[in-house]
Amino acid sequence: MGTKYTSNATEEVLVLDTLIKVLRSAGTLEKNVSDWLLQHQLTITQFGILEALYFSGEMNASLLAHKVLRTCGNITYVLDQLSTRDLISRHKNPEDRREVMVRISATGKELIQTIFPEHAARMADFFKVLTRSETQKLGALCKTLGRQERST
Amino acid sequence: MGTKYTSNATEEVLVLDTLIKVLRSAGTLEKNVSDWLLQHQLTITQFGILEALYFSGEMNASLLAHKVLRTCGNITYVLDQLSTRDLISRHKNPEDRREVMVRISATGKELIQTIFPEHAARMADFFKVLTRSETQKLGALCKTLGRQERST
DNA sequence: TATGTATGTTTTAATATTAAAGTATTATCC
DNA sequence: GGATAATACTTTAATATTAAAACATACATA
Repeated sequence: MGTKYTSNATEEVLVLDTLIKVLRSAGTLEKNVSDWLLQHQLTITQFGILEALYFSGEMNASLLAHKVLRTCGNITYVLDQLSTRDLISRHKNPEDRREVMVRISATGKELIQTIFPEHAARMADFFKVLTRSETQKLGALCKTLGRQERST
Repeated sequence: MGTKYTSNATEEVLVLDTLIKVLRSAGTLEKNVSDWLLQHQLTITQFGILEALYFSGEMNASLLAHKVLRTCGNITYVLDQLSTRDLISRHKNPEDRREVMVRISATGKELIQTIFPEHAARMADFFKVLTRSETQKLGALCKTLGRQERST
């Protein structure tokens, strides 16, 4: 009894400290990937979309937006670009004509197949500072933490 | 013996899976903070800069750029905005006149003092899905992972 | 001490992203 | 079954961010 309303000051210090570390490690990773993607003329958002479509198959724009953490408006813009390069195609869903189903093209598949192995190798290299079990632990913790969607 | 050159295929699967979880959790966190900061007319970059200056004191623009993972050009732009709102001030470093030292103003301090407690409380709430030791573990793992700067 | 090179910041032009409003389609429900 | 609300996407206008070039200062060294 009495522990329910203890001051959470040290708790907050720990959390804020951890917050920064999470954001920084993710930021460093993103920067690493983005810089590397430059040579393939892809942004990380474009890459994320192609990746999602390649590995999870056709899906609608909203789901893509959710997967890559961008707004629907941005997805429309990015899909336009990918479309121009013939990396994806759009189709109205006949079941629900509000939905735009997005599909990776043959060209898009080729691109992913070409660059993905290097991406995987680079990331494996990046994660070499962690052991296998540390990597698993990190994934599990991030999964738990990230499971919460927007609060506002 | 023989374990040194095993295929790293499963290794890569684990890493890529973890990569996505790290990026997603950080992205969700950033979105949460950004959305909340809207009401104070601050971007997460502006907030990060004020935070750094408030807690670590005066520093030059390059270091700020490094702290918030943005380019120097972007920092110049953001400092202009913070300056317009009188939240920071710039001073040439007399020791090395190339450097621009940035200092948080009284108004800036007030702003941080006003909003930071809510930020801390919101983040503590966000991290409630993790125990204290899990949070510590997450921080340690991210710190190790993030210690690697750009490879290219 | 002149000169080339490195460092720190700003400028510029282009692109990425967003919030908000608009459009089209589907679902709800009196 | 027609009004109303909800959903999916696009458009628009504004802002954020970047890469690259330009600029300013300091450092090295011949």
